Amino acid sequence: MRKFARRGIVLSAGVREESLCFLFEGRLQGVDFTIDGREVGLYFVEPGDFCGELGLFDHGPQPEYVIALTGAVTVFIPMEALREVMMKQPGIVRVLGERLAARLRQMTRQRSLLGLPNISQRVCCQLWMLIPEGDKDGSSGSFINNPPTHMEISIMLNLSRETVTRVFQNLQMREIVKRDGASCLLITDLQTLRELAEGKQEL
Amino acid sequence: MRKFARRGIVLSAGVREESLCFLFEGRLQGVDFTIDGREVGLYFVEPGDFCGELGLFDHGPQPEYVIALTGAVTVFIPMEALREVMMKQPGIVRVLGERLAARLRQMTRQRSLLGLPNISQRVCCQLWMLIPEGDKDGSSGSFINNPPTHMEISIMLNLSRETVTRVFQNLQMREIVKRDGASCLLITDLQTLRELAEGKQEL
DNA sequence: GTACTGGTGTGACCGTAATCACCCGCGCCG
DNA sequence: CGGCGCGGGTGATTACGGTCACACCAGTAC
Repeated sequence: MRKFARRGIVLSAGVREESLCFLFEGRLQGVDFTIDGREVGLYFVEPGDFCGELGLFDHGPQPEYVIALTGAVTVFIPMEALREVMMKQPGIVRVLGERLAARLRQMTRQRSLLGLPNISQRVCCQLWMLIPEGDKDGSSGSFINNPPTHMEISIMLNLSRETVTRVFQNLQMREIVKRDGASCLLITDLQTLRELAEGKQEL
Repeated sequence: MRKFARRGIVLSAGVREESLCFLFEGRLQGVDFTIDGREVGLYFVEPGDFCGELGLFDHGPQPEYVIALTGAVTVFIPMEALREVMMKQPGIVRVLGERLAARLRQMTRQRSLLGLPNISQRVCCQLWMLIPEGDKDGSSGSFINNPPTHMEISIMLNLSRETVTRVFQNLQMREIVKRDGASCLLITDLQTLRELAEGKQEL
C-alpha cells in the first residue's frame, strides 16, 4: 500500500515498473511528453481501476508517466507474483485482459474527442466523461469531486489552459456548472451539458 | 481468407465481430468518427499485424472501423475457436496479450504526436513511422509502398487535407521525398527527415 | 472520343485559439 | 506576519491553419 500527495509520480515512463498499481482513492492521470517537452494527457484513472499493467503482457517499459492529481491511495501488486498466478488461474488473465481492452477503448474515445472542431464541445464531452456513471441519466444534478485543474484538462484536449478557463466561464455564466470551493465542481444542469457534449446545442 | 479492394470495410464499428483479422498484404487503417461525423484516424495496420482482437478479451463490440487503404489480403480467424485454444495454450494468450499491449503503445505514441504544435513536424513524424523498420538507420534512402493519401494522413494528425499537401510540397521542394508514380513514395533524405521529425530542424 | 471520379495542388480569406502579459485570491510555510 | 506558488480569470494581439473555391491530371468506364 502506498499513498501519494498531489503531483506525486506514481509510475515513471521508461522504467520497467515491476508492479501494477491499483487505485483505491483519488484520481490519477496518464501523461506523456512530446519531443519538444509539452505535456500530453492520455487518460484519467478513477478509483477501482488500475494502471501500469502493460508490462505484464509484453515485459516492456512503462510507456507513460502516471501522476496523482489528488492525494491518492494505491496498492502496488508485484508483477512477478501476478504472472505466476496468471498461469494457474485463467480467471485472472481474463480480468487483466478486460482491463487492457477497456483502456484501449478509453483511449479511442479520447482520441475521437480531439477530432471535434468545436472547442466547447470538446470540453463538455470531457466533463461528461468525468461524471459518475450512475448520475448521468438522473434528472437531478451531480458533482465531480476534486476535479482536474484547467491545466490538466487542457492537456487532455490539446487546448491551452486559458481556453479551458474561458469555456468554464461560459458554463458558469449559463449556470450549467458551479464551483463549490476548490475541491468540488457541481453540475447543476446535466441535461444541457449533455446536449452541449452531443453538439445539439452551441455554447 | 478474404481479399478487400481499396476502401473496403474490413471491420465495422458497433458490430460484435466474431473474428480476428490477420493482415497479409496491404495496409489497413483504424478509423473512428466524431459525434459530428468527422473522420478520425486511429492507427495503421501493416502486414503481419492483426486487428479486431479486442472482443476476444472483453466480448464487447468492435469500437472502430477498419478500412483497407490499398488492396488487401487478410485471414479471418473465428474468435470462438481461438478462445478455446487460448484456454489450453498459454503461449497463445501471451502472443495476443503482447499484440494488445503493442496497440496500446502505438496509440499512445500517436496521441503524443497530436501534441506537437509544429505541423510539419507532425507530418514528418508520421512519415517516419511509416518507413520500414530496417531502413531507418541506413544511410541510403528508403520508400513507402502504396503510401496513405494526404486525406488519410490528415485524419491521423488532426489536420486538413490541404495542410498535409502543403507540407508534402515543401518536402518535395527540399528533395527530402519524391513521388514515384501514384503507388510509391521515395524517401531520398532519411537523415533530414529524421531531424525534422525530432524537431532539430525547421521546415 | 467524352464524362466522371479520386487524388493532388494552390490562392484568398477569415476565424479562432495560442500566446503573452497581466491580475487576483487562497493556502501554506518558515 | 510576509512571501511564495498555484490555480484561476481576462484582455489584446496575431499567426496560423481551416475552409472554400477553384484547377489539374491520371485512370477508367462507356
